[in-house]
Amino acid sequence: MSQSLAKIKKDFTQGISQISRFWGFPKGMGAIFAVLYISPTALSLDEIVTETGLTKGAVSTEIRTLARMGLVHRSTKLGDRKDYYTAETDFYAAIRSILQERQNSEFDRAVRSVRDTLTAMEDNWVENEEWNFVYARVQALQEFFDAIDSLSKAVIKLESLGLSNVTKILGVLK
Amino acid sequence: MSQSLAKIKKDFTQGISQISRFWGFPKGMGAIFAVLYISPTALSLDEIVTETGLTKGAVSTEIRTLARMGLVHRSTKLGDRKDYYTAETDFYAAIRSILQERQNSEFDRAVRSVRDTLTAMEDNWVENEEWNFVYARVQALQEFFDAIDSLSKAVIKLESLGLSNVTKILGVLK
DNA sequence: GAGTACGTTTAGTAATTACTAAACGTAATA
DNA sequence: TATTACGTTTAGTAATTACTAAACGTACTC
Repeated sequence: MSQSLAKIKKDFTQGISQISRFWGFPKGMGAIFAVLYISPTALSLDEIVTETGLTKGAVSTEIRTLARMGLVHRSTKLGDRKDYYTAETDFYAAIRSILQERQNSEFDRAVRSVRDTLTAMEDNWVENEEWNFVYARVQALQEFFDAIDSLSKAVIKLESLGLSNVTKILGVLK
Repeated sequence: MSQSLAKIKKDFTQGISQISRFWGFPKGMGAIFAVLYISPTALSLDEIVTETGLTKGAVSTEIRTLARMGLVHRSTKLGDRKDYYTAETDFYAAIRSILQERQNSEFDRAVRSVRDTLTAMEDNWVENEEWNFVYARVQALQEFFDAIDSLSKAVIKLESLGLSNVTKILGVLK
């Protein structure tokens, strides 16, 4: 009944693709991860191509971002010039890796622009009601971003704590 | 120097738009929120239109999703048939609201599909190595999703705890 | 050093998403 | 009942993003 295993794999892959899209990633990326995740062996780029139905080019570029996120790992076999890929199975590690990735890049730049707004106002201060109001609001927002920032840094630092433990702890706080 | 306040508002709005896009929301949505956030008074739909440069239609639809997320609030004035909008300033409340929103919808459906994969395998069991392997992997993924689920439920339950406190607590765990 | 087996880049296309313009519905006002 | 002042819906367009097909580069093999 290997036929129905094929169907199960296909359904699973579709499900992960949906989840991928939900989180704002291309669905092809989800498909690639899914295929690797349920494969007992490391797969070559061409094997991924046939499993997902995407082209080499697409797999090549998307798998690079998956690797950068720490969701897949590239390896090689001696005397074989193909690259082989496996899925990361420690999702907690993957989350940390993604957070680290986001630490730099776009988001940081955008957050910095809020801080810039604040210093621009300070450097150019006008004492009136609206000015004060806007300043206070922007400042509150910046504090919120700072909190997010330290939260994600804290999560990054947690080496071995499983997500379920974090859940329990938050549960106790209620 | 009200002219430079206008510039500051514009820069701030642009920054928030970027952040909005980063999180996978339309940048117009970010602009609408930003304009409301730094406005001392509640704004009507048409005022938002002139401030953001979007059309009525766009503001109408996007503000509805902002309201559903709890990021803005709609209000009315007696003897005035306009709707007025204000920004939510308690971001922690907004986060809870967004999590609650996501609890239903797409993501849940996708996660359910993983669970379906598991039961499909159980109902149709074949005893061989690959089958066992795939089952174990899918099961691990499902446990991860369950953990995420209880984490978000736990966060939703925390009524009054500020985000910065959560940060501190996670810091201690290290 | 010609042929082959790869991964990558690029230029173009398909699909999706964000938005506009304008018609529409509704309720208050005259 | 006609007019006005609103918010919503809809049908189409612009912009963005995901992807394909094919050329390309590189390095290994004979």
